[in-house]
Amino acid sequence: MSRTKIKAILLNEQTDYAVTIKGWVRSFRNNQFIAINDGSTINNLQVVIDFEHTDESLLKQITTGASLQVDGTVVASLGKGQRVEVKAEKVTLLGECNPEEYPLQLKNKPSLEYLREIAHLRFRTNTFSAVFRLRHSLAFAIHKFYNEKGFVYLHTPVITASDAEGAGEMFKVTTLPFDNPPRTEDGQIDYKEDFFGRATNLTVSGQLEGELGAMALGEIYTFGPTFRAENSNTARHLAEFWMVEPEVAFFDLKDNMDLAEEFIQYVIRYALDNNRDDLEFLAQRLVEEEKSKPAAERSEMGLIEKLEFVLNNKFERITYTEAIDILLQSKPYKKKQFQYDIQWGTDLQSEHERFLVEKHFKKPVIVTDYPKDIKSFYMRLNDDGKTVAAMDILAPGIGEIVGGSQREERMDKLVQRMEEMHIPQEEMYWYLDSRRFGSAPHAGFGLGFERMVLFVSGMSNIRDVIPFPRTPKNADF
RNA sequence: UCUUCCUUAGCUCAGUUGGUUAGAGCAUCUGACUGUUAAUCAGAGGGUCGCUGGUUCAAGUCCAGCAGGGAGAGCCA
Repeated sequence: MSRTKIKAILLNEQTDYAVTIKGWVRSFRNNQFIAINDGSTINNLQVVIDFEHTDESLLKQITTGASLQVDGTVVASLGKGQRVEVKAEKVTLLGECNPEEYPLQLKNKPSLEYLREIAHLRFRTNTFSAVFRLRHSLAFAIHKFYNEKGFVYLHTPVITASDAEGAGEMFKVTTLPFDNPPRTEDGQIDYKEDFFGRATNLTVSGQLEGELGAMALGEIYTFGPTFRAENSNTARHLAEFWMVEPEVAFFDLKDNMDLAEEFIQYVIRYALDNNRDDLEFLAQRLVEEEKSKPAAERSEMGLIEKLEFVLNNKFERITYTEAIDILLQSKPYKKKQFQYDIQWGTDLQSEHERFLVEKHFKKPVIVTDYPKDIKSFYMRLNDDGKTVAAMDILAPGIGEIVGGSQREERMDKLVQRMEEMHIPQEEMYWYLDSRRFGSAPHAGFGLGFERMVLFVSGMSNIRDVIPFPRTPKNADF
């Protein structure tokens, strides 16, 4: 008989039918009740065995973590706590799990930090199985959203020779020997001898290539791994992360904001509609976690309430200049509670963003039109000559979740900015060609996928929403 | 990279002003029980107190350095 998934059994209204299930033991109680989980849902299925007619050596091997096949009948449960259970006719051990050596004893309430050290096994916990089912749904919803809108999913390169965006330190890609690389006459490493005949790196963004696609396909998005070699040790940075980057021809900044807002709301709606059990579990986990925090730091809303609030309220939209004004008139500023000064022309600090998002507006905030000197060369210069058509979306508890802009489509203005910011134009001829030949207004943004998963899952460390996190001094598994 | 806190049993944590043989809960093992829900009950084993050095009659406890981790910051998504 083919395998039936536990999710299907729990959803099925009927009883008294034969099934074969396969899964892993979560708990074995009273020598006769096996809580078994197969990953199809966060909920376990109770299997009841007749221990008096079961081989004693098999009983001893039904331990937490062991893998089993159970052939039996789905019946209405005789006990309380579950609607149905499986009365086992035959239990087959597929893989034993020695309890003296198994590092994941669930009854020990292992900490997230400990589970991170055994990341190869942490999928077997409720928390991480919920997070990764949710992560899948969010990824799927992203493709669904853009597909429904007619966007083309464009695969931009992972290996790139360009570091022109200046988005951060890059990982070098080379096949040259470290101990004795070929040298040029003046002693520099001779990258002409390297695999690609030039210095190459892992990508920090697919945006520039994405723009080229948008200038013919109209609307594209990328969704792929991105690498930053920054020595960032925070709960919201990874050296390897996934980024979603839509790029749309003929869009201006407002169109861009509308797209980003609709996109985020769509994806959250999809998760609420399709991952209810997982979200309810994660919401409960968050409640437990917050009990250990001082009352002042606890969030006012539960996880699901927070997500529904984001769906039911428009994001606040303010310009950078308005943000500065709000901050200058804020209580913490007047009471000198901010560590950093507030001044038009400098970037908003974390404490300022948090005030705007978590205290002042209490919802996601889109900040637009930043001073040109604190933003990238490709952002479109506004008519005031001082600001650019940039937009950042700030989410409560996460900070910047989206960064984007309308791109500078005017050749002369773009070249001028590149000169001011010392961007080498010869290497970027292909990018400039998009402005030289049939240039068009366009806009796009980048969304940090793991930050999105953080926001929706209510987890607090980005290392807990990616299967195998890569961070400074950590590339295990 | 900076600031700050932490590191004691497999896990989560106590350990007083430095003072006999370093404790608890859970897990594990042995046994009992058998409609349990993190099953329960009884018993047992389990420690180089992160590492290195120093102060002291005496260091888990005090000091220094190093390593790892958490929180916050910078950089950003």
